[in-house]
Amino acid sequence: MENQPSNGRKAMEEELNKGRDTANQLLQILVHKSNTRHSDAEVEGLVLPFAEDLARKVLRSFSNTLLLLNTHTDVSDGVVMPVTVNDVSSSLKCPNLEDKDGVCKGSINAKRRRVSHKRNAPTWEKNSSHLMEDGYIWRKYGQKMTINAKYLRSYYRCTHKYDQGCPATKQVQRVQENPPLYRTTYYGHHNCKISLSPEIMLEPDSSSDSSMFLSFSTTFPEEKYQFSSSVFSSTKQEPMEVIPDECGIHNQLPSSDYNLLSDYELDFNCLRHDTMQSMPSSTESVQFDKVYGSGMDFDG
DNA sequence: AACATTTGACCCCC
DNA sequence: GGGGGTCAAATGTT
Repeated sequence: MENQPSNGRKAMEEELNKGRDTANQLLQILVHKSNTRHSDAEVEGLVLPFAEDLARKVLRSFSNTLLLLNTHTDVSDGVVMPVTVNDVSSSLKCPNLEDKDGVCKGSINAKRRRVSHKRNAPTWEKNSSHLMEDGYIWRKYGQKMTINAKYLRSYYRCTHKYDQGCPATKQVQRVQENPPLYRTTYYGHHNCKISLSPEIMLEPDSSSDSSMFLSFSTTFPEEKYQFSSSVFSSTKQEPMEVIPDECGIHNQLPSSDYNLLSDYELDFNCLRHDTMQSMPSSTESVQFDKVYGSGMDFDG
């Protein structure tokens, strides 16, 4: 029991190994490509799609691993409760939007009937020295000055809260001025299907039989995901905003989305755009100590 | 016109 | 009663 790898750990190891192998394949392709002379058309038509597919698989491994981390209360205790696509889709029917009276809080009938999230445990938390895209489309629904904070806290919900009942929310709190430090706290899990780029959602190939937890967009449409510094916009053309009092500075980000871009997404985008932008700073950290399992305990 | 953000007010829980 | 989270009308942007 003690030194025996838990199921969760094993699953993560498998994912990482898978990712490593796929990355090796990708490397071989790239090396081979550089050592041979192909026409541009050949490269475009054969190598790139394959390379892209491999890169996606690498990303998928990373995302699965991270999600495994996110969905286990304690990685070491062997409790494995992955949130599969089927699992989440089964709760799509306004799962967390209905209060005890059965009133969907997203409806107009639910005026002033609110359920606070503040007593729910955060799903996970991330600190970063900058505000970045995390691949999801968020909509800001409020901001507030809190007692123990020097800066405004911004509240975001998934843009598909009402059309798909996605319960995911996040709070962005600037915690430090110099150097700038932001804490993004995520609540709930996405059960929406189109928050990420629709093209590759829930790709079935996945090189594995296992449940696909999350599929990251690796095909950012240029018109939607433009490079801006080291970040991307995941929302409609929005003004580069400045959060009043909170981060009116360096974050040239759409206000709805100055969220945190997971490293793997950023890496891949750098790859895709063949533009080596600056990587996230080393001050970025993910805190998994606040992971509370996979339950959609939003309204519970 | 459609959609996103801002912001004051409301409401729940501690 | 106060703090925090959310709503929704007003406003801004494209």
